[in-house]
Amino acid sequence: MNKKNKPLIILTGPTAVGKTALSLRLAKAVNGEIISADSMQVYKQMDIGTAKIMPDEMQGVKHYLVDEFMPDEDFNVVKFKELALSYMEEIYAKGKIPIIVGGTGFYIQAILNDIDFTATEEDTSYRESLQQIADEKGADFLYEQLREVDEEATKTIHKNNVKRVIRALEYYHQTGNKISEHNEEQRQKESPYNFAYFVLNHNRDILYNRIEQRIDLMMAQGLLEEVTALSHAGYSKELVSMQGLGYKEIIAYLEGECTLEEAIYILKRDTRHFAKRQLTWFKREKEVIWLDKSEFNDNEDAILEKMCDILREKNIQ
RNA sequence: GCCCAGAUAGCUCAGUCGGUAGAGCAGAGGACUGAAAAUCCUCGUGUCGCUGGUUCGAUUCCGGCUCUGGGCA
Repeated sequence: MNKKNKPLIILTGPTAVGKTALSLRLAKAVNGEIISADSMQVYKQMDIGTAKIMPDEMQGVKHYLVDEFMPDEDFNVVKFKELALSYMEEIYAKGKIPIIVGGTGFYIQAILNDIDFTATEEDTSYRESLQQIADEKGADFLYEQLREVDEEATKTIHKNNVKRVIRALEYYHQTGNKISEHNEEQRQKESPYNFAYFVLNHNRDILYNRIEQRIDLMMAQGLLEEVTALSHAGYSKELVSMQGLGYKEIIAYLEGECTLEEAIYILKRDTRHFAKRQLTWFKREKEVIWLDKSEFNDNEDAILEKMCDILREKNIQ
């Protein structure tokens, strides 16, 4: 089936900007269903720290990829893409429009540009052996190994970015091809969808305020208890899920590495940094439609109206 | 009231044996194609509290003042 004319709506933006509230209204307005593009809300038992939407808040709008995995299960872009695509098929089959909502830019990109992740088994032992080399002989040593097999990659990956260096080496190890060439190919891709990519934003200082308020609210709602329970359930800090904002900081406190006050300070700071990184990502994406809440005087009705106008223009609705 | 210690970047502080100054944090910008809420890179001029003095030259030395800690009454 040709995807060319398949409609796809994306609603993203930095953390705490208000994506969830707007997404419900949008879904009802266009008869859509929501696929979450959020690397942390997929995990069960992590509700408060991820600001997850709960079933009683969904107002009858169907949500996918929220609350689907246990905190010790592996989840990553590849799984995200696979599952999201199949959920999209379900939604199209109902004659509805899929709306991708969430702040994980990488996940959105994987769907939007149909990024190819060559199906190879995840070889954690190879990764670990490379990590060990980095630990023992230094990042420079590993970097030189990459230079030998893929010099081009060395120009875009910084030597200190060990995770990237490892993935590049792993890619070569598994496929015999250069990741630099693969990435270049993927970069040329055009989206197969008839899409609208909305990025909700707000003034920086207001956004930062909202972040701090949200974290205070999380604490009031019992984030400490949530993380304590996860910790007692045996979910350790090495898990990808436990490296989420709100989890790693509270775990540090629980392990006596800092006071609760310091943990909250660090959490707020790191969440601000995260929001900034998200914005950097969206700025680089092409064909993005920015919706600055301050330009609409925070009026959601007006924002929604604007979005619907754009969707009609693009023949998506 | 007296004694002591401070006063330097938004914050915490270093430093200049006298030639107008630099770290961490905050903040800003960027990268990212199988960990992405992860990971990584780049960016530091500010009446050196105010005011006199010494000096070719003071943020640095000396005096006074103001303020902030702490102590003694």
